[in-house]
Amino acid sequence: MPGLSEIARAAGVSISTVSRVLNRRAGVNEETRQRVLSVLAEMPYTPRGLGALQRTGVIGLLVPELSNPVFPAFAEALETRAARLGYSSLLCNTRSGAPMGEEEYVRMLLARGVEGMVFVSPEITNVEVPLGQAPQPSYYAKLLADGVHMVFLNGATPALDVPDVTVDEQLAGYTATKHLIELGHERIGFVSGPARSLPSRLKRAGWAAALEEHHLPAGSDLVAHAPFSAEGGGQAMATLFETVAPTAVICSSDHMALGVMREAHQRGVSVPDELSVVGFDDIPLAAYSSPALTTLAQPIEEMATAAIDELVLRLDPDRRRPGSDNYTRVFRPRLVVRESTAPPKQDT
Amino acid sequence: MPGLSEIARAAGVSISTVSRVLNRRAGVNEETRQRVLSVLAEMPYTPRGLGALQRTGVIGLLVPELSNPVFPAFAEALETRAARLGYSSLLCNTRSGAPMGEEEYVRMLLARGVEGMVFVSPEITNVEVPLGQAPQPSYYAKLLADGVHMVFLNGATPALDVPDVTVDEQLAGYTATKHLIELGHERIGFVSGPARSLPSRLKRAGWAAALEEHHLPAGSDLVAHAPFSAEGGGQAMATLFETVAPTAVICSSDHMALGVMREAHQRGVSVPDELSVVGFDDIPLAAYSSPALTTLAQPIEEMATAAIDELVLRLDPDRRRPGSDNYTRVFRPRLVVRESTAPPKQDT
DNA sequence: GAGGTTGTTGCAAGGTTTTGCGGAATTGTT
DNA sequence: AACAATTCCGCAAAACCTTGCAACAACCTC
Repeated sequence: MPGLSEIARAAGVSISTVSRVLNRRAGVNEETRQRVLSVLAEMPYTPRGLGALQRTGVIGLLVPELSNPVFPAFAEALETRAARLGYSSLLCNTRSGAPMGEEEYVRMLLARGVEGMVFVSPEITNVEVPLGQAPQPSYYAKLLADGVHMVFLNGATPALDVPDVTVDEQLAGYTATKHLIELGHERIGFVSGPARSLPSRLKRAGWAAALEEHHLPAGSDLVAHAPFSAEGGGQAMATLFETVAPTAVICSSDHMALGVMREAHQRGVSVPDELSVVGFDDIPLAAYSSPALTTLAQPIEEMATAAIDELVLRLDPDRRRPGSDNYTRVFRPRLVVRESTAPPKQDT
Repeated sequence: MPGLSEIARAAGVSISTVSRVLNRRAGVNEETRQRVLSVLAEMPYTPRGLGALQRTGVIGLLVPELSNPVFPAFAEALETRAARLGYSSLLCNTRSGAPMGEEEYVRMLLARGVEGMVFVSPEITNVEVPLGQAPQPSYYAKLLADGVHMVFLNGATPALDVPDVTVDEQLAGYTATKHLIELGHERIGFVSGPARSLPSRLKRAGWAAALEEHHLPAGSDLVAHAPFSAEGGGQAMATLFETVAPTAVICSSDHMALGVMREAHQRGVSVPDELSVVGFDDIPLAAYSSPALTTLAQPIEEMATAAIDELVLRLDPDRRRPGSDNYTRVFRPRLVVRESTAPPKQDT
């Protein structure tokens, strides 16, 4: 919407100068250049050629990382659905290199003429982002005000009027724990992601609810926090082994669960005989570990489809339906029992 | 360089019509639209606003798929290195949806103002692409002629003057096979990717060379082709079990190797006691399977660094060094021995 | 078969961005 | 302190893209 003139006025220079800065032509003082650039960062400018070219048929997909295979799996499902609807996708790894945060990536995408975007497990999910690099709560709000179309996948926030698609994390935690309780376990640990991660908190709530329902302990000594990674899972499990030695654990992700199983293997603890493990996500490789991982499946395809469909609905003025904002869809996780869970050995 | 008017003249329509096509406005006949689009494909048009904005600081990364974890791993390494040099990356999954091939993706990226790109295992690697959707050999040549900066990663072709970074696939096949021979195996199979894949062919050559060196059989009955996936690996292994029943196999990728191990597990064949398995790539999860996978590591970080550095060198006129085209770097794969290989049981 | 309707295209006006040029400000030199 | 050189910026003209409008053609309807 804003043209060069807006930028120029805000920066206190002439249109010509802004144009020169944008085209990296010589003859602009460094100080002036910086001033213009900072204004440019505030009010995202897309060159008219592209800005007016509204229907680029390109959407952005923002994922927090690529090492946990859920994210590639989500990305692929999202891309496939988008392609079917005639959109091509640009994938961005928001934690790729330290220097570039989610926010800058979004600005870049906007400048590249992206029509809308899907945030997978966005920053906003982190209850307290470390100080300094915190995207202000206003950041997404600003985007929203700018008329950027977006959808959250597994990272809703009630404060914002953005459509979102999620799994019921709490139900997932509850179901996993219940499964273990029914097998006869009584000391059930939780290998959790970082404490600031909202999904991990929700899972913990479900875990605690199931345990309390059966009058089993749900103290914080049964919970070990670690980064989301296989290594993290291994470390957290190491802690639990040393302290409470649970007979079963649930994990924040399959990726962490793999680390847990490796740690058990290295300690000579047999899975599932001596330790039952439940993962989350049902990544494609979960069936290929040995023992094959019992896990709670996110319906990745369905969720991806729902997210893309909702986004496209908002993109395409023809298909836009009347005032159905505040769209939220919650999917139920599905328990997939494989080989990594079994009743506890009775010699406990 | 060419403006709308050029395109219009070439397509035999007015400027207005071209503008309408570009903006996907209604009111253009489908036939006319196609004509304009085909002209547009010939002379890639970048809207003035972006074409002039030459230094966008964005590069494109094209990977063939995301389900095999090597590709996310490469993508992450490439992104990290690019970010360190001040470039942000756009990742594209070229097989995401059927409708969009590698070529269209490249055009799209170019139109989005990408400065250069890295092709990971590009289409060109396929010796004979299925008829019809074949990117003409001239396709990359055309890009090259248009002055697009690119680098091939694991997919060189001597016909083109494009820098490339690869692992020595043949050496990988040789080393893996040699390792198994030294353990005492004599009937060594090869679970290969599709026959048209050049890397698989090279690995096979290395495999055959090692076997022949020790006067061991290397017939085509020991080779089973299947798609690059865990399922594919399982199927290929099933075939081998039924026919030659090897005591060891090497695989085209770790991903396939996981499928092989699963198939063995399901048949009650113990790895490594009754079947030794060697993978390729050393994906991050290779250490987390059980038994942990013996594999040939691609030095992913180093290769990614080399590829990005070479690309950036060509992008940045200041750093460009004199006439050092035809750059090629070959990395040696590294044997990582874990738990999936052992001497054959002597009851054979 | 005439008139109306719908769809497609070019023209020209209007708005936005680029760029050549001149003037002002700053710096260095004598 | 004055002059010259350089750098930097705004003005205005030119180039470019978008869009309303009208013309034309094809098709349908009566």
